Amino acid sequence: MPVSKRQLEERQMRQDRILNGALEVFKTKGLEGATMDEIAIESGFGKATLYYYFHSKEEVFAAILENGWKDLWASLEPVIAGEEGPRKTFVNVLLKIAENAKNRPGLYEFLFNAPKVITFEEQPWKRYQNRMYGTIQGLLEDGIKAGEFPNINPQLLFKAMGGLFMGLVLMGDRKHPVSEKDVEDLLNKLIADPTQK
Amino acid sequence: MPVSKRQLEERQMRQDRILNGALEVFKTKGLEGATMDEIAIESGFGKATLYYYFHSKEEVFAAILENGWKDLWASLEPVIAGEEGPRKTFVNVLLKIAENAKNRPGLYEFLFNAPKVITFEEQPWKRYQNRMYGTIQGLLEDGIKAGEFPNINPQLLFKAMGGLFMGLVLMGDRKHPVSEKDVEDLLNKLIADPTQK
DNA sequence: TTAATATTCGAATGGTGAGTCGAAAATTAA
DNA sequence: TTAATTTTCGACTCACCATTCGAATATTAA
Repeated sequence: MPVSKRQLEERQMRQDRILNGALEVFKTKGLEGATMDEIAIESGFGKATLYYYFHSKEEVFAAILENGWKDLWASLEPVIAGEEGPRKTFVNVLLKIAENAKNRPGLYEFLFNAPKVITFEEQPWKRYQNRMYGTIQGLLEDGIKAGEFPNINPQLLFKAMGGLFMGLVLMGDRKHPVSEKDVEDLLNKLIADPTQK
Repeated sequence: MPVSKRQLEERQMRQDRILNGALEVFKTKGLEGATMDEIAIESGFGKATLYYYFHSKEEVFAAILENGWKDLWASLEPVIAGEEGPRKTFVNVLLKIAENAKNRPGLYEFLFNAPKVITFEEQPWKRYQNRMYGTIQGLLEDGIKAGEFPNINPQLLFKAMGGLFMGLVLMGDRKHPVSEKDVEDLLNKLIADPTQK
């Protein structure tokens, strides 16, 4: 194992390089369809080298998800900690996710779709995912209670918003990406704020 | 090849049986992860028999999508041909899809998610899919023009509604399935009809 | 009943791809 | 410079799986 800080960093960068290549391949081929040979070519290493950095194909796959969700959650924390009301916070959270997604569309498409395919138990990234969903769900509940949203069963509203947002931000059209403003406008137009009116 | 009508029908039923078994397997394992052995066991035939009815695993996979989209489209046609206004028709189309999905949740989850993974060109089922999406898009455009929807870029509204609906109907909780009424209420609450007011 | 046809399937075949090995090259430390 | 130590990778193994074979069984037709 490496010693100096630089060595550690370079090692990290090589891992990231592999992960990026792997993402490309997983995105189009899926977990089973992707081959380590392809990932090796895509990331510019020999196949055996991949195994120097990761134990298995599954580990590579999981690492992408783990990093992705962790970073996403980290970026959301300050937004959530902010002292705004539930409605505002809710919108801000979605906007922050959209911002992330805009920077790395491939990654986020993957983050939000891959889980469906996987059934492994106990994936560490699930913790972040659950935390995020839980938070959003909570914001909706609070917001409805506070009368800041239309009075809808929170469960339903959560599903609807989740889908809506996914559709908006991820079902893209590289050509016509959805701007933050679009997202904000649409949210406000669709979920009219009863207290404003 | 069979001769009598009964023979033809029985053959058809056996194919369907295989397709149903295959769906179970594909749903959890994906195209690559699924094995013909599993499909054979699941559907109650010997593996070699599968090849008597289909040429390849891909063909089985494609047949599920083809049948699914074709049937869905067939069930939508009368709704679309109906003489209601765009807004009403739009809602009816979504409700009809929801109805279908409720009857065969596994199939519809598959129909709407599998395509992402597949990149084959020229799949016949894509024709049905495109026709459906095109129609819905058209309804939204007409509806906006007629002032029956909030004035939003139709592209955006389409994405949003597509996602919302998918979230509602497919991201389920077997335990708390979303009722048609829920869907209808929600649609009406979120996309307020400006002409009603 | 017998011949033709349709259906079924277990056992081979062949290719593919995950993961390993052992040796080389590159880098760091002494 | 030399001796570790780290990194790289082509070639190999081996299990798995789609697909095919060839023979058996069942059904229909004469």
